[in-house]
Amino acid sequence: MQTKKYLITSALPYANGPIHFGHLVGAYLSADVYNRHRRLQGHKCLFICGSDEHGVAIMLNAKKAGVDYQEYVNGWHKEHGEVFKKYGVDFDFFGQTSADYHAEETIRWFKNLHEKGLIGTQDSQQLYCNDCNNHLPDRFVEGICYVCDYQHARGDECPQCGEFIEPAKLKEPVCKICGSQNIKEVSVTQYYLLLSKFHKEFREWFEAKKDSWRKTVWPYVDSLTKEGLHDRAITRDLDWGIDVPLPNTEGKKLYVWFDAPIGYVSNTKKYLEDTNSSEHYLKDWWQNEDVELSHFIGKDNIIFHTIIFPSMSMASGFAKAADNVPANQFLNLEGEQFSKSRGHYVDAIEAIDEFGQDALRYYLLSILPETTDSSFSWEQFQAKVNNELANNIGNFLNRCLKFTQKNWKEGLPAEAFKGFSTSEMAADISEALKEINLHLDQQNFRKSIERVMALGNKANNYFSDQAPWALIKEDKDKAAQVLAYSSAYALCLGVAFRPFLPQLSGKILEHFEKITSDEWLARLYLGEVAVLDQIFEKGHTLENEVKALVPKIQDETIKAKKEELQKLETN
RNA sequence: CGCGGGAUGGAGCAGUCUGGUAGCUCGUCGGGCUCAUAACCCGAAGGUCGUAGGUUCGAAUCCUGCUCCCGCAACCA
Repeated sequence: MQTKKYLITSALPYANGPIHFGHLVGAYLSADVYNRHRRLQGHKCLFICGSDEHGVAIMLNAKKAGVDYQEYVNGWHKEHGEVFKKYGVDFDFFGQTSADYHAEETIRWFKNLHEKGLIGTQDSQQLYCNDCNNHLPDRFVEGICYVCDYQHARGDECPQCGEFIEPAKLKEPVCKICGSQNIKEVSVTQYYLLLSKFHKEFREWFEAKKDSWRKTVWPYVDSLTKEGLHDRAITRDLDWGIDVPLPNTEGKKLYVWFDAPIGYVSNTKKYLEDTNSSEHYLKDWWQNEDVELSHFIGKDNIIFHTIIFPSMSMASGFAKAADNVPANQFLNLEGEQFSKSRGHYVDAIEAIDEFGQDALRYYLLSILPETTDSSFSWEQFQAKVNNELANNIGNFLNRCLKFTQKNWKEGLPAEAFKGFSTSEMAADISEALKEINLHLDQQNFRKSIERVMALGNKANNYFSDQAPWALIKEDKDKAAQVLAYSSAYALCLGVAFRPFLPQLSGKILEHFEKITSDEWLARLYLGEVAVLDQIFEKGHTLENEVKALVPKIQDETIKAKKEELQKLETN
């Protein structure tokens, strides 16, 4: 198999609050599965992420918390890192955009684009609060809508009539930062990314993606960019962020969305340096046309990852533009949007400490909002984990392994495994593994995990049909064969689960650890069932104690979770 | 007429591109089994595919109108 390179990024989490299931499902779990999958196929991968640590929202909350900006973002960076670790999201590198190495890289991009004439200045009127001395971004101003007279129209959009608001025209504007009405309009000069000059090049690249991108992504971006690209302001008057690297720009910082995606690149550089790699972050990765680049994001980030960052990349020549942007839709909680402020959320750390990685990864992956919004529900979580993971997969492994251990303490003889690798059943497993590979290659995660579960179902059926508990009374050799075949099946399941549920997979493969090698497992993953002959050449003995692999979730536990959620909401 | 996505048995989804009398997981009901985590296996009932119309021998699938839900670029994924 030809070895390729894959550069995989997950949206940089904003260092301004807890990570919840919606984030995990949107940009992290699927990326992690894809990364594991490509590595298992033998490819070279880099899985890059980091905290996004600039922007007004962070400044406000840091002030509210009474800590300095750096301390504030460091806190969230640390917590987010822990969440990812617990969920098994295994980045190669998880950096920070407040770090020097990142500022350095961002400045290179800015200067390059500036020299090429793709960054220019433009004057605009902006609101300024005289009391808290802040330039007010649109969303930080509220007032009376000049179209429908709604009292609480935001500076960007009126929630009542849907009109896109020009903030300077709002009647009786109020500063949402300090509540003051002492607001004046000032003229400010900002630097703009002149995307309008880049329309032709952008469309040439974009139109080639029509058939390969998700239908929730391509048509949307198409409708936004058909007519032309909008120039975007990329500087702000703030005291937190990366300084604009030009003379006479005191007090101006680069806009958070300009520097954030560059974080993928700067973090790659930092990672390669830290690991003393001989590879160059641009030549070997970001500029390398043989590298497949995928940005895993939620749908809210589509514009930045499909329009602005690819344009910046192509225009600067520092990076290739994305090959795919498998944006997910949103995940709701019990049918409604997650909202920390309304108490409608679930603490991701508490949840995983209570239910474990396998259960949560399985459920979240199975409801991945690939084509449409989906919803996390505690009852469905319990049902899916118990019925599909515990009763189906977990129980098959348990009954098969326990029965073997009880009746063949000395191990299953080599003869019992004879013929399996050429059996119809093995052909079926091989086909399933190949299909799983294909779905994952195409980043269809739900389909792929469904295929794994179907495989588990078949294993259970085989075991029941053969009824070895009856067979053993009449023909122990025949029963040995059934158990040998079932064991081989169990091993294949362990392999199939590797990218999805690394913990469960590890627990299964542990029972075969003495007779398998990484190379054989890798070949098996690709559907080469012939290696089973080598693996079971000398039969198989279960040495470790067999324990239930997937614990079931009790009704009372779910009831408690639902009550907990309701309590949070009423508070 | 701002834009994109969605609406399929009790629940959650697939099928829509490439039209041919609807599929999966769960739930429900009936039966079987006992190796196993009161797990497993078999069978049945239940939908005409948001709505109104059109094209066609034939539409969930193509076309048109309408309704409802989600999201929409500088806080929240």
